[in-house]
Amino acid sequence: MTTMLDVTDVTAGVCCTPLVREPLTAEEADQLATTMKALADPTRLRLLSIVAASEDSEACVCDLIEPVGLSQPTVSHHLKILTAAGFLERSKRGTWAYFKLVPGALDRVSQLLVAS
Amino acid sequence: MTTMLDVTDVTAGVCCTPLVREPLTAEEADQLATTMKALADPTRLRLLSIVAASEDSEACVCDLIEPVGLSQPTVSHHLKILTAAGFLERSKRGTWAYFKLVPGALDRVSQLLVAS
DNA sequence: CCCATCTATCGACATCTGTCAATATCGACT
DNA sequence: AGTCGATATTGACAGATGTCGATAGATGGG
Repeated sequence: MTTMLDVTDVTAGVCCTPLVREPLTAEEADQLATTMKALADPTRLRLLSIVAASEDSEACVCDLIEPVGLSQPTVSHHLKILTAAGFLERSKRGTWAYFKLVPGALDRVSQLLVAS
Repeated sequence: MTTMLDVTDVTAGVCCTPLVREPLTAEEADQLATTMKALADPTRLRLLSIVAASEDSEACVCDLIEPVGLSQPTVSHHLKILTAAGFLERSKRGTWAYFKLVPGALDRVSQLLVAS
């Protein structure tokens, strides 16, 4: 099993047999599972939703710590996982780190799950 | 954190603020994360895809063991998780247990992730 | 009734994961 | 250079997870 951090970016896009079309190979399943794991944590889902609801779909780390109520290192950790998975992109402005939704990343995952 | 088995069925449908519309509450995030966890394992994804690709979207446990290459108890364990999460439904015919896709379950999750 | 077969549960174990405190790093401003 | 504030990394630890072997339960056939 792959560990949480060596994630293949969802935008790589290779992993894209729609789940219900035909049996996934072990490799496709590993890849998709790693992407899904990034979404399978309540804190990360909240972070994503907060970022998404923010001005310009972007938020500073300092604005994310209080809403989720966890320590700064923990928040930083989750943001790293979401970034590695291709759901967020990081940009630094001054001392601050801003995280922004990667357009289409969630939609791409969404499409893999759909039946049609 | 909730454990893997006391899953609120995805068909319960309460948990349904689209992820990017507004910040999820802690409860909504927990619920959605639990659902996503069921999908965040390569074996379970393969099981779903195999069932989906089978005749009538249904397969017997005995037909699932060999394709995924794991022990029978392990396969049984994963099927239980997928069933508890509302993605599969179980029916017993004779000695055999058949698992079938719950129509719309994956689509419902898919919609939660979509941007629009 | 006993047996063979299919499936589920239990117990154990290695590994992964989420969390924090402590610390390092980086950037801006005196 | 020195300091301060924001963020990332490290190390440690409790708890969750995936896996298996052994075993229990159920079902149908002699």
